[in-house]
Order: sequence, then structure tokens, then C-alpha cells
Amino acid sequence: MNQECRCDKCELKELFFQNVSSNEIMSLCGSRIEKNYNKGDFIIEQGKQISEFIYLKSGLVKLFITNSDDKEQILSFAKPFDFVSLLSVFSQTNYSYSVMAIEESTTCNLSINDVKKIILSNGQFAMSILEKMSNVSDAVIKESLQIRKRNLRGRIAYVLLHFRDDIYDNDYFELPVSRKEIAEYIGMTTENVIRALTEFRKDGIIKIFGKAIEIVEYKKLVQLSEHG
Amino acid sequence: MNQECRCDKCELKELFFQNVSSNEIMSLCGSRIEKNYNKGDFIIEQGKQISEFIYLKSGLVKLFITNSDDKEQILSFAKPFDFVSLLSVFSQTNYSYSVMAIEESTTCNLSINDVKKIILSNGQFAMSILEKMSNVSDAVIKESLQIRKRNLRGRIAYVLLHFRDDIYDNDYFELPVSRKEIAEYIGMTTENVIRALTEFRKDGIIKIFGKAIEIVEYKKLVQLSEHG
DNA sequence: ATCAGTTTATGATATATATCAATTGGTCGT
DNA sequence: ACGACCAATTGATATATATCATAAACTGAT
Repeated sequence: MNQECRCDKCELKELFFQNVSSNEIMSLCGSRIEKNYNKGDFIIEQGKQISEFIYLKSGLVKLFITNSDDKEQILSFAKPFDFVSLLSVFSQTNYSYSVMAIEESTTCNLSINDVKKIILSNGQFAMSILEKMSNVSDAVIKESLQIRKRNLRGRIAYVLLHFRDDIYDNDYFELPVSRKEIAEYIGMTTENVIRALTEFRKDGIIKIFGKAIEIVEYKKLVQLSEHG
Repeated sequence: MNQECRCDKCELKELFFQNVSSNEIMSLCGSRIEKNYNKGDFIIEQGKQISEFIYLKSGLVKLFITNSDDKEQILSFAKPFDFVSLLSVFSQTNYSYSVMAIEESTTCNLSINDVKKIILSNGQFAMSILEKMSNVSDAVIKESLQIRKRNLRGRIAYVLLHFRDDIYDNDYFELPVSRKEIAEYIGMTTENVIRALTEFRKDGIIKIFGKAIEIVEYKKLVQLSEHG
């Protein structure tokens, strides 16, 4: 019926639109915009008005806030399935954080007002959004606590395992972020991130080829992540 | 009509039930249970099944998770108006954190299934819950970032200002938590929390009478909170 | 091809924080 | 009143992390 939502790989449709009537889908699909971003492009800029409901179709992004002194704190890395604009989209009028593509990314953007209309008229859809949002914020909060309880080496191990297990599912991967960004994520200095990586390399736990990482001793990394 | 929801001071009713029909209110009020807790009582225990939607009517609580090594990490202190069970209530079947009263507290507990039914049937109610939840998780996330970017003294200043501004609205107040709990909240050791407080006292910024704190130099505290 | 700027890297040192030890005072239960 | 346990405190010391300086490798723009 509606050409515009015939995206083969759109999990958004599969996940949430099961319970939305075709009328409602039609109205959403009419205003739907797909956008492509290159590495380094802003998807969301802190402070800007929230007018869209943004779903990450492909790629990888970082969520971060910029402090008064221009320093950045990275909250989380988000991959497809995640609603990158979900955190404050229903409570604020302006974004309190930025989202930037760290790999080539595609988003599907819906008008926030259209989404709100459907929430108001469709309880099942509202519940799905509520569950998804609850999941996303839960994950961000837990992530932050997990990082906080570790020391430098534990944090680095945790980050490497995060990329290994949750993002690339492979012992060999290209780090999509700089050492500086890892530092901004775990709340330590760039130098110490580098030192910890070097240490892991010297201990034979990982191999480093510039941005590429190979995890050699997975179990040791798990151990480091668990006990400093 | 329904005696049981005639709680004079129930902001829950005022805030959210404006848009709920009296039928729906009736059904909720029928199953509503009010509970009292003393300081130190568990309101929610990590790992237990989620069966209730819990609203804090009065008092003060702490949200925390207990790690495998029995150490606690405090996420946040919540005061009335906050939905203490809100964080994972719609995404998980079991609580991933605990909530404990740190002052005498009263909660109003509704069956989670009743609340879900209303969400399904009432879009405006769903939207209100969504907004509230978005606000709560936003606040917890921002709090965590705020703490993370400060050093010891900055964190202590931040905590004192939090109690001063957000909880007691008074330069003189009784700390509802131990030094150890402050440490668990800001992610530093108890000894260093004490040392920082002592330092502030020696510098004439605060006065300490056991658990009671008097803020003498508010501006210096703000300065410390902003620039280490 | 070159320059400027950034990223990665390493070392020396300063600083912040944790750990360990010891003391005091309070609280709880018996 | 007693002992057992915690909370708060302070000092000495160890450890972890940040800061500062330097340099090589890389990146992008002209």
C-alpha cells in the first residue's frame, strides 16, 4: 500500500508497527525522512529543538554532552535498533546532548508530533515505546555504573569487551573511536588509555595495529574487567 | 465517590489522573495500598519481581545497586513526586536495583497490571507516564555525568548543594545519609569524604554538628562545585 | 609536496585518591 | 552496665591517575 515504508531491513516497522493500524502507518510514512551521515557528522546537536523522532537504521553513533569548558563526556555508543533520540524526546523541548556518527550511518526520522499523536490514540504502541525507552535508559544507567566501579585497566577491558561482544561480535575489529574518545567515555585521560592498551599488548592480551585491535586472550580480558 | 483516593496531598492524583476517567480511577483506587517505611527499611529489593507501581508520597529514599562483592553503588536520592520504581518497571520483570527509605517514608502502591491496562486504554495517561519516566531517567543520567566530571572536593560540594537546594531548601539541614553512603554515591572512599568535609569546615565554608550541616559560604560551595 | 594540526606514544613528575592502622564515640541488644 | 559492632575521624603511606613535555606517525588542506 505505502511504498515509502517498504524498507526491507527496517526493524522499526517490525518491532513497533505491528500494533499500529495501516491508517496510522500511512500517516507516519508520508512524513518519514531518511538521512545519511558520514563519520563525524552531527545527527543531533545539543541545545537544538527536538522536532523529530530518530531511529538508527545502520551505522554507529556516539551520544555525548559538551560541558561549559568544551570538554566532552560520552554517555554511550549506540547501534542500530537503538532510538538515539529516545532519552529526552518526551520530556524536553531541546536536546541536552549531541549525537554524532562515528561510522557511516543512516537514520529514519519521523515527525515527533506524528509519533505523539499515535501514542495518544494507540495504547499498545504507547506501551511498546515505553518499554523501549525504559530499556534504553536502563542500559545507559547500568553502563555508567559498570564503568564507575572499575579502575583504569578494568575500564579499558570493559570497553574492549563491549566492542568485541556487543558491537562487532569478532575478536578482530577496527576501533571506531580515537583513544581520546575512549578516554571521554571512561572518564580518564587519553595518555592513560594509551598506556593501558600498550600494557595489554605487552602482556599478550591484545594485538594493536593502529586503530585495529585483535583480542588474543579473551578470558584474561574478562578477568581484568571483573577484578581490576 | 471513591473514598480510597481522597488523599489530600496526593500529587499522583493531581499530576496524572486528570486525564483518566473516573471508571479507571475507581479500578486503581480499589487495589491501591499505602505503605509506611522506617529509616533503613527496604521499599524495593534488587532481584525481586516487579508487581507494583510505586509512588513516593513522603519521605526520602536512596536507589542503589549491590555488586557481586557486596559493595553498594548509590544511583540517586529520590524525594516525593518521584516514581521510585519507574526506571525499569516497564522493561524488566525483576528489579535491577534496590530502594531503601533513608527517612520515614510513605508510598502509594498500585498493581502494575492495572497501570498497564490504563496505559493501553488511555493515550493521554500513557503520554504522561512517558514524560515522567523520561524526566526521571534523564535526571539520573545527568546526575551521574555531573558527578563524574568533578574531583573529590567538587563532588562533595555538589552533594551538599544537592541537599541544600533540591531536598531541604535550607542552609541548615540534617544529613539523611552516612559519610559512607555519600562515598557510595560519589564513588570515592569514606575517609576521603570525611577529609573533604573537614577541609570545608576548616575553611569556614560549612559548619558540622555530627549529622547536621550548616552552609556558611554558599557561593564558595558553588565555586568549588564548578571548578574543582 | 608541504605545512599545520591532530593522534598516538612514551617518560618524568606531580597530584589525587585509596589503603591501612589506630582512636574515639555512639548505638544496639542482652 | 557490658560487650560487639558501626560511624566518624585522623595520620602515615602506597598506589593510581593526571599533568607536562616531547616526539613520531598520520591526516587533511592548500
